[in-house]
Amino acid sequence: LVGPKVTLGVLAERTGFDKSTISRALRDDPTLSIRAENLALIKRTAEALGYRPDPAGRSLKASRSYALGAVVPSLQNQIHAQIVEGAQSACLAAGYSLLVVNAEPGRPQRELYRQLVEKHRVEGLLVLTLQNEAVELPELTALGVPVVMVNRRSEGFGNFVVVAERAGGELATSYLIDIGHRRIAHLSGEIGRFNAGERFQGYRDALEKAGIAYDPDLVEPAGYSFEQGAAAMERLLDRCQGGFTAVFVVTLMAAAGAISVLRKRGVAVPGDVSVMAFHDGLLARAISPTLTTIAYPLVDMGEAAAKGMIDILEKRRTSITTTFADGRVVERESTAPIRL
Amino acid sequence: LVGPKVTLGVLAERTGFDKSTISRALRDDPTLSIRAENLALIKRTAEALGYRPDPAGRSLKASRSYALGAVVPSLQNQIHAQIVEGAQSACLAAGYSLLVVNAEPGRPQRELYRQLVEKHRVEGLLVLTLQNEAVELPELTALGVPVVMVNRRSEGFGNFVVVAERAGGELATSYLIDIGHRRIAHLSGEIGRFNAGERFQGYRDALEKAGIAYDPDLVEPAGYSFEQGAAAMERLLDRCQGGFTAVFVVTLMAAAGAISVLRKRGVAVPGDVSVMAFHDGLLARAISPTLTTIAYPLVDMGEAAAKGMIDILEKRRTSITTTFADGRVVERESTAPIRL
DNA sequence: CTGAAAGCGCTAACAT
DNA sequence: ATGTTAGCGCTTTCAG
Repeated sequence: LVGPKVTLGVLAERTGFDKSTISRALRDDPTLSIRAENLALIKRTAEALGYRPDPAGRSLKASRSYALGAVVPSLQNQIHAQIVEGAQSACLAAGYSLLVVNAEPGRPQRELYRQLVEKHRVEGLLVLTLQNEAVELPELTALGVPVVMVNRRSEGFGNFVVVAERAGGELATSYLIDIGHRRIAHLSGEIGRFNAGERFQGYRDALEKAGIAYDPDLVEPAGYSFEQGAAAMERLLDRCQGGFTAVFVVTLMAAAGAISVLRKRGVAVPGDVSVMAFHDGLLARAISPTLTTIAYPLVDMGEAAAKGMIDILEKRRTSITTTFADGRVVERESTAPIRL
Repeated sequence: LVGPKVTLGVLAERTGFDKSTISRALRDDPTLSIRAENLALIKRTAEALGYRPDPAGRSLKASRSYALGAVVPSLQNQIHAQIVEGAQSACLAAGYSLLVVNAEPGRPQRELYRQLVEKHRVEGLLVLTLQNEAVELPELTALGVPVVMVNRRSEGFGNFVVVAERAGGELATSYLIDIGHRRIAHLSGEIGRFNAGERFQGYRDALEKAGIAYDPDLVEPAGYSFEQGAAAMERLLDRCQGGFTAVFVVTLMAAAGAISVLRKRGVAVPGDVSVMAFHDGLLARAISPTLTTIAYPLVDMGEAAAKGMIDILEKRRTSITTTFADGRVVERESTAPIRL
């Protein structure tokens, strides 16, 4: 826009130093010892001319792309949207870019990942999907780049960033217990899946600590989606309407589905049944009654995952196993103390 | 993983041709005339060795980054999530990458865009935010890269991909009229904004065509968010409860807010008031009653925007002014024929 | 019909 | 305390 491109070469002309000197000076390369005044001069003129290192040059030299890939099931899920948001900003801040691919479950995903790695040369994969999906972990790791699972864990796989799922499940259930509930149902995901299984365990932990007997009849396998939450609530009501005063639902979306069924069937929320969901998003405030949820810092989680991956790529660490423990209850309208 | 990197150099060794010949052969460069058999040989061995051109080399040579930037107000908004989804996949398919930055309104955005352009070297900006936000158009265009507005228009700005907002507003309102409504309210956005203004005009168009007098009392300025939709509905009810049997709300989120207030105030939806929203997303099925909406192909819109930008960068066109006209009503539970 | 050479902007090893 | 050189992988004149 203003003139010719500002490269190390033009800085060299202007200052009289060599390209390589400039390069090392601007990066504070310790292998360079330079007079403070000259260092200052170089930095000053770089600043003045608006020098920006060209990522292409650096990439070529280093044989690196400085790009990460993220594999996400629909961005329309606000939980994932928050995680991606965090990952994006961490990447940009670190001078990386993030390529996001949507992997609708059931679709052929193999090719997407191969493209990401082989064509776009991403150096690492952030995986927010997987397990019982259309790609398996071995296939992914076979692509030859580090993989970090986000909001997921897999048997024997060493890189992950997750929240304290089990503690969160316990927190949710304990909250319901604390406000007087005793007959607490749980709409779960597939128990074999990490998130679902842990949340379910937390539910049981809380019951046990409170001395409440676990009743399998009150647990209904649902799933993570709106429709699955709705269908599961139908089944639960058919089986034991009136048998519970509160329900802990495995996801925000499923909770929305459950609430829609409760209302349809004339069950007041929270009058007859309190509803608690895991994870927080805009959706929680967009349904009525607004949803009480367990909130974890999802944006931070995305950031941590991206930073961790970058640390791995830059050899500052060899693995990442971060668990966010700071879940908290966000009280909204869908829960209330039990009626006496 | 398997061996040394497959570059043009190794293909040259293997085939006996020169790097440059290989390069041209693989790109079907018309300046190369080569025997069909040799061409085939080259392509075959490239395939066999799994050759992938390294984007870094190409970038450096061409002084191009093959990266686009997108400026988005929160990905948690499903409307934007869909658009970004489409843009992402179009970019990947074309060998570009897409860097997404979140621009929460009111935050200092200048620096984000500068970073995108100067540090990450994006070659074009897809803008989904703007106007009355923390950055103005002239500032953006001053960055020296092409800008395409998506789901927005700005006075006198030539690049945009939008939907037929006005026709959509008319469609929404006509639908309500067709099922018998006469007193139809409208929760609008700020009329000065493109989307809001057009949708409002569409509302008036439909009334006029049906011979229904426009009543300013039935139009309440809201905004695009849940909270603004809720607040506006409060005001509308305070002013003229019972004075309308249907309402067309400017966004999905605002409609969710409006519905929450209607229910809170004991107004049945759709029994007493039918609710129609503009744009469709998962949220429409996650609230109860499920929302009738005007659906436009938002993912396609994102794709079109990215493709258009790429066409501009590659000189296949000089501007893009695409309007998606194919809106349709998605009937759900929030609307019903007027009661007799 | 094909090859040789140069250069994009950057960094690293090796000289002074 | 600084300069020289070479090369990352690709494309593009310009020569044969």
